[in-house]
Parts: sequence; structure tokens; C-alpha cells
Amino acid sequence: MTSATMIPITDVSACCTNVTRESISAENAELLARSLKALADPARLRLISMVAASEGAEACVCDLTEPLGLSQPTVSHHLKVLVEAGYLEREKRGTWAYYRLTPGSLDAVSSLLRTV
Amino acid sequence: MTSATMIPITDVSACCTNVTRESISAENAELLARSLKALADPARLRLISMVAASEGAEACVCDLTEPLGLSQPTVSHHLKVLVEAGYLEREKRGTWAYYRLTPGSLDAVSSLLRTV
DNA sequence: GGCTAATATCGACGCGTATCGATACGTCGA
DNA sequence: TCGACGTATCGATACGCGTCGATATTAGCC
Repeated sequence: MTSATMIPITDVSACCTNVTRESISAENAELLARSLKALADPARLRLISMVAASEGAEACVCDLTEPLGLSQPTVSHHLKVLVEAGYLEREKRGTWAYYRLTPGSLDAVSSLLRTV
Repeated sequence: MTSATMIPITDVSACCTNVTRESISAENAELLARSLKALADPARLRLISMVAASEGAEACVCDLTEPLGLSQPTVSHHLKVLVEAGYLEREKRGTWAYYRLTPGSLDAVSSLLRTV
């Protein structure tokens, strides 16, 4: 999955109402599916959850690798997917890379699925 | 994906609060990821959308195959995945199989992602 | 009973991707 | 400048899954 084909969730929600209001187009279905695919992985859900629950609402890779039980390259890969999908923001401070939840990103995809 | 490993979204939401409230367990992450995987496909998102937008909020396979542009076996496969995940309900009337949105299923997964 | 039509299942193929070890890159301290 | 450490990238592997054609199954009809 290249960065060119990955559209942040905020771009998806900018163009369309929720799924059940009217039949969505093939293009919007493709965009929303991409955003959901980025979420639909247990390791990535735990990463989002761990980052959000961290002190200061941010965490570096070194904090996440051991409790997740996956190798450092794998954790870096998942974090990159989440950043490209727009769920996380990355900030490099010195040697460490800190990840933070992008405000509103989860709410954006959530509102696209809500029927009420 | 067997039916034994597929847990309806309502079972997932029964046990846990939303993702950002606290660090979720590996088991719950697995369950939620499974539910999201069922949604994270453009064909299945369009099927849900088309069923919801149909007259009487239900549709049979014959109504869905042509506008979706996929073969009948493929459409049947996607509908089965959505039924096993708890998003759709199936009712057989004569030769036809009618699909309907499971009330509350999309709202359940939506509320698990909401942060506010 | 036998034909037709709607749907489901099966088997196979190809692509995407989760994972890892090895390695490259960047930054800090001595 | 050099070594150590945190992180990202690369290459390889294995598995999951979306798709289709062929076929089985079921229901209605003559």
C-alpha cells in the first residue's frame, strides 16, 4: 500500500454522509474501506488504545513494542499504516519518535457508520 | 473464516467500553478487529448501503448482483460474511433470499470508536 | 416427476499483507 | 570521530482473502 493510495479518514468524511442514508458510490466505498482496513487489525487497535491511554496521550515505539509482544519492525510498520491513514500523528524528538492520536479521526469514521 | 471464529458485533460491544477510554485487551482487540474486517471491504460497504437504501429496507441477491458489478457467487459470499458478523439478517421467502440490516449493529461498532 | 430459476457451496487462482531478521539511517554522548 | 541506541526500511515468507467458473441445493411450476 503506497502513500499515494492512502487517504486520511478526514478526507473521506469531508465528502459524504453516513453509509445508511443513501447508497454510497463505488469511489466513496473504496475510500471508506481503506480507512477501515487500517483499523481492522488487532495490533493496530491495541496501538491506538495504548497511545490514547498513555500519560500525556503520546507514546514512543520503545514504550509500545514490549507490551504489544511484536518485533520492533512490525510495530513501526503498524504505526506507519496508522499515520498514513490519518489516525496517528508522528513527532520526532531527538532519537525518539512520539505518536499521538489525531483529534477527530476516530469520530469521523465513527459518524460515517452511525445510523441514528 | 468459519462461523465459529466469527463473533457478531453485538457480542463485542457487550463486554467493553470504547477504544480510547482505556487500553483494550488482546482478546477484545481481536474481536473488534474481526468485526471491522467484515466492514472493511468496498463491496460489502456498498451492499450494506444498498440494502439500507432499498425499498422496504430489504433486498434480495438478484437486486444486488447487477448494480454491484460482481458475480453472483461473490455477492453471496459477501452477504454471508456480513450475516456472520451480525450486520445483516437473512430471510428466505420462496426461492428468494432477502437481506435486511440488523438494527443497532452499525451503531454498536460506531460507539466503540467514538471518543467523545 | 422433471424442468427452470434463485441461491449457496466448492475448488482454484492471484494478490495483499502481517510478520520477522538483517540492515540502513539519525541522533546523542564520550 | 566513533560507538551506542532508537527507529525505519528492505527482502523474504507464509497466510488470508477477494474473485470467478463450475456445480450442488432448494423451491416453484407444468
